Amino acid sequence: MVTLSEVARRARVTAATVSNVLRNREKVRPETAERVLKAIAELGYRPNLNARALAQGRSSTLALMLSNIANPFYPEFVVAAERAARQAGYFLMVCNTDDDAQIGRAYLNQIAGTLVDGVLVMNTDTAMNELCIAAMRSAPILLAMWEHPEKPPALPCVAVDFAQAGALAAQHLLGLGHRNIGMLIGDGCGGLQDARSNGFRTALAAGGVVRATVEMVVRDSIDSGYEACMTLMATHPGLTAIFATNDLLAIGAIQALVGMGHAVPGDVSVIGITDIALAHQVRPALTTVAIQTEASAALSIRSLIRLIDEPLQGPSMVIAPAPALIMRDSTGPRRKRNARAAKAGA
Amino acid sequence: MVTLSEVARRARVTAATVSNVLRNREKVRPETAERVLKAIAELGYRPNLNARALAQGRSSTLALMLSNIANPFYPEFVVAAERAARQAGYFLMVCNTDDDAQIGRAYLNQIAGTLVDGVLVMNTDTAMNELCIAAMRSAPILLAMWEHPEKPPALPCVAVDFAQAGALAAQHLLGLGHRNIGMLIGDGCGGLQDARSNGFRTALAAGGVVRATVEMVVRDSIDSGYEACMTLMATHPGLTAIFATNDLLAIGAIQALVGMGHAVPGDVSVIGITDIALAHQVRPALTTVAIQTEASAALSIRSLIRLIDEPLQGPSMVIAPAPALIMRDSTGPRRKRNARAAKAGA
DNA sequence: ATGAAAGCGCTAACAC
DNA sequence: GTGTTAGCGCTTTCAT
Repeated sequence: MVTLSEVARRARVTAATVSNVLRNREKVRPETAERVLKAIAELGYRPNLNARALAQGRSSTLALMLSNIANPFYPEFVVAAERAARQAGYFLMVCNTDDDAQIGRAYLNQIAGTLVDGVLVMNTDTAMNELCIAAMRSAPILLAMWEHPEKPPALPCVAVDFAQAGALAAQHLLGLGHRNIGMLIGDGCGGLQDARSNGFRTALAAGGVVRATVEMVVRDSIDSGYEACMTLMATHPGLTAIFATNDLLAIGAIQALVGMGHAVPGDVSVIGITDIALAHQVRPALTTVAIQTEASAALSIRSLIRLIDEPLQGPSMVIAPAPALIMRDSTGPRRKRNARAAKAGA
Repeated sequence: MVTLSEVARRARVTAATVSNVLRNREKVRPETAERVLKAIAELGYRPNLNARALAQGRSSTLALMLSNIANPFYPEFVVAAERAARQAGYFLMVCNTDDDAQIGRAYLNQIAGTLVDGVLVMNTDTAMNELCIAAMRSAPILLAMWEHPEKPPALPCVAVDFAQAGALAAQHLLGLGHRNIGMLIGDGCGGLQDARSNGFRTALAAGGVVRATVEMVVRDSIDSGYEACMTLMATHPGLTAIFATNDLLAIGAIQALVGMGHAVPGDVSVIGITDIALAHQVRPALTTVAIQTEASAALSIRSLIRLIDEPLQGPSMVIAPAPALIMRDSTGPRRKRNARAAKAGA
């Protein structure tokens, strides 16, 4: 490995000068700089980032902790986060906890403040939250995609107004005439997605529908959305619409409905939340409430970096861009014959 | 930040002893060790991984470079790779190059040998290949998911027998009686997926079918699979089966077929390669050739670590577990009426 | 079994 | 402008 001092020797300067050339190009005479640059090129020198990190006390690396990158939502977030990090001069280390708190804990203990300058954490449950608070001593931690803007956590966070997302979904369904609605509530990876379902319920009530016909809590996946929807339709055949707290569930629901011979949206409408890429790739394309994943990821990274640059005690919350309804092909007006069926089923 | 020497002072020993406690627990007297452990706990000491990396000359971190983690295949690979790395005592840093050679280059230059002890690279095109070879000077590089076992690259690699995968797909379709077959060939993220298509063609010929009725090269995504399949069916209405070099294309093809009113597999069979999670989640569930992603990822990580432990000059190739046909619901026997249509279309 | 000391490769004051 | 000098926090001989 070629070191700074080897470069220095060859350029007939001292290590400090080489270091200066590498950063504040101001304080070194052009000719000298050129000599140094030449030596660097000839030797194929590349700075040792570990040494630099040690000397500077900062590694220019960020960590992103998430529960399971196999969930299609995360990769989309990761892409945007990595891009934002890179543009700000940081590396991004993605830590997959495999839904295992022990692993999350191990990562946090090991890397916070030593390998990385800050950590972005997604989907914290209460246990994870404690760990994060403890880890704050070592390095800035920021919660991304916080689901409860109305109750800020004890840590800095970027919140998404999921209640609003739920409300938009409800208003859309109500506007289409649906009154007999089933809900699929995901358990996320850090607790129930209840901000979304609460927002939905509230808007439903505001629209004159006392409550959803039926609610079901399920694991966050296409498969469980499928299973759950089968159950829902078996027990409540009159449903004319299904709201799922996330797109995976909604996609599973569509498949179940189609599989059972129901037309979507002819017989039953389906709406989700998130707008993952898959949402526009399935047929019928999924109507959903987009939560601006990319913007949120970039905002989270920027906020974390700000936190690193100017440490700030205590919590602070920034709200991500508002959710927006994306109308596609899985929702449509309630049909007459379903109206009757709905009565029967309710 | 609590340092080693603070711990040492409190435990009334020297830094070396603390360090010894932290690794070779052998050479330190139990009572001393206990005192040290106590001090560590009381102070909440956590080793600075950068300092350790600098002193040891190794960071216990691996990098995984991939072109675009938004492609659903990668997250599945990443999960397995991260798990294998963690179990071997390594961190995994996922580097998303965003399909941009410049970014790949920058990553390689910056991290190889300084931040990470080794790099796993996926989907190298020739340009990337050159970069990797150059980077080998700094740290071991290993190509994962190499598509051409018959021509080993100039770097160590873990190869997957994709030709065999293509052959399995061909044999399956032939066995079902299909003779009028369309091919969708993905352009991957580092060149055509031609090992797969060649394997398919060869097996087709061996089965007495001179060649596929029609071939199309397309970008690697559900959307382009959809578009391409529309075109294919418009120009060759007699096709009774479609082979896609990867599952995304196959899934898009199914959607197109269903959208056009063809039954799958009743009228047209569809088969892919890879067996991503989505393959069993779509309807009809996709018949595909599984390439043992998890095993391959774990094998790649282990091989890379071996390369780090005992550096080895020159290329070396290890073959991942063989592909296997996964029969699901998107393929079925050729139907009579299609046989006629096939004649017409051929 | 423990301590002393050197050094990993780089940065950052401060002199000159 | 450039050199000198100290570290950053840890590991690792080598003495003791």
